Amino acid sequence: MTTIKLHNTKTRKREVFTPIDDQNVRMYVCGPTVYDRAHLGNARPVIVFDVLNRLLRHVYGEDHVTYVRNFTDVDDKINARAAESGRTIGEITDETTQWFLDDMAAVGALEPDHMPRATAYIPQMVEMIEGLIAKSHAYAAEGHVLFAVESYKKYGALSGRSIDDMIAGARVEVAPYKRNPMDFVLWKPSDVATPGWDSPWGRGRPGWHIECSAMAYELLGAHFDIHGGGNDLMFPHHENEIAQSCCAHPESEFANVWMHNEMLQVEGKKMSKSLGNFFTVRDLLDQGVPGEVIRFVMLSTHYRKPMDWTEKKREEAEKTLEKWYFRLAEAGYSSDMVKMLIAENRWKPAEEVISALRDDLNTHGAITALRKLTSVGTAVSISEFAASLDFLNLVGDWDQLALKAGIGVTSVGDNESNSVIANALLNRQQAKKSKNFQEADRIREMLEDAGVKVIDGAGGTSSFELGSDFEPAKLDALK
RNA sequence: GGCGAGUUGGCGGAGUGGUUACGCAGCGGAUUGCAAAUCCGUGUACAGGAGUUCGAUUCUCCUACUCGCCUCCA
Repeated sequence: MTTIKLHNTKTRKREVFTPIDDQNVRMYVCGPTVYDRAHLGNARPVIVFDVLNRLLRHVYGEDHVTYVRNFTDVDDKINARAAESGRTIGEITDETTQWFLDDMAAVGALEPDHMPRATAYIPQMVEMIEGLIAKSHAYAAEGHVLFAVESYKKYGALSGRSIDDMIAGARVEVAPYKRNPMDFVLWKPSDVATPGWDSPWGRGRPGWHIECSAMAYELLGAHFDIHGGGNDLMFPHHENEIAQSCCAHPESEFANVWMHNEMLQVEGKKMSKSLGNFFTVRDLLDQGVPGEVIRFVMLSTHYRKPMDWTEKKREEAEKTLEKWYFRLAEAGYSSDMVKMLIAENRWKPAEEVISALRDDLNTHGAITALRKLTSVGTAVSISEFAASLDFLNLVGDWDQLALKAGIGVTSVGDNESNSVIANALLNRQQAKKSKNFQEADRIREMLEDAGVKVIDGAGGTSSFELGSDFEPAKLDALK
């Protein structure tokens, strides 16, 4: 039996993963609050758990995994954004949700099976809150409903804190209606200008945390396998989710395995607006950084280590992928060929790649395995290599391999540039033939200045590649 | 103050109780009119101290440093 090992935050150990029901492996990952473009850090958990999703499907079967990732579309940040922009909340959340889906698709993430929106689950949240009050785990006070942390003795177990410790360091909101300073809000009142729903406690809106508990329960049940998210959510978000869910459904244990990815940094520093190193996934894409490059860089660091996004890593990732695409292009890969190999049941990722991933999602190990496959270069390993790249979804378009490798102008579609370049190469070949190397080099330099790389092959032939810095206007000098 | 993660060769970054990845850069060589690309070769590093052990970079403890969370930022 193929085993997967995962590091469980709850036990702080790497454990053999055993599904509750191997016919339906269930995973919940905390999704974004939709009020703005996803920044690069938002992409990390999406990519990490996308790989886990793919691995689970590979091991347990495509139809035996249920992956849920929510959209939190009720939140005071959204309200603030609406107030300052004069737009409606619906406009903002709809637009941002679509942005998120587009950007995450660009970095190669499959859509989860369910992507519930919090506002569609308000009745379920109210019901859960009522249940918590009935069981004396929560209390209503001044239009608010609060969760009583002292009513759940395991509160703090996930993040390794005790209630007393936390109060000692107290940076919690002190409110007169709280019985304990750590008590957190399940429901809060809304004024006329703020979105609200009728409830037993008056018109109001849910607090943070409860939406995940309610949606996870609705879609995955009281007890499921994996719950994931960034480690900044460990406390208080996940701690509070556990408290709510376990108290609302005391017969269950909520999630068996908790997984947290480490944070992202940029050039060694925390990404922040004040440091000026803050950017979104869309910013990178717009700068011409391909989604596969972003994905590759993300996968090159283990998810439980801080991931440092640097210009150098971006460049190295680009180079490596170009090399790989070149190999695939050389071997004649295309979407038709992939279809054929799938039909012939010859589309299998390499065992070394899968076994690296089975070991707590060692994506870096998987990349190392890929490198080894390319260096061997036999017919067998190239197909395994290709299938492995596909498994990790590091190839965006199988019909654009040559182009992505920086070769093959023909697919760029600018015939005028092509003919100018071809003419220049012809002139250069003649210069080479007559031993006029000075002229030959001059032509090459001009081409390279325009972002066209010239490659001399055997037998006096020349080919060329268009670099990312290709500027057609500079070709005019060659006409 | 509390909690957690980490500290590996020039850089990035895995991993392991003994055989010491991999990538980039560097160096040497092959090839090439020159480049580029490619190929071959080349690097005993695991923060400091103590302990466990036949043996620790890998286990335990201590120290130093870095980073993150505790401010509804993944």
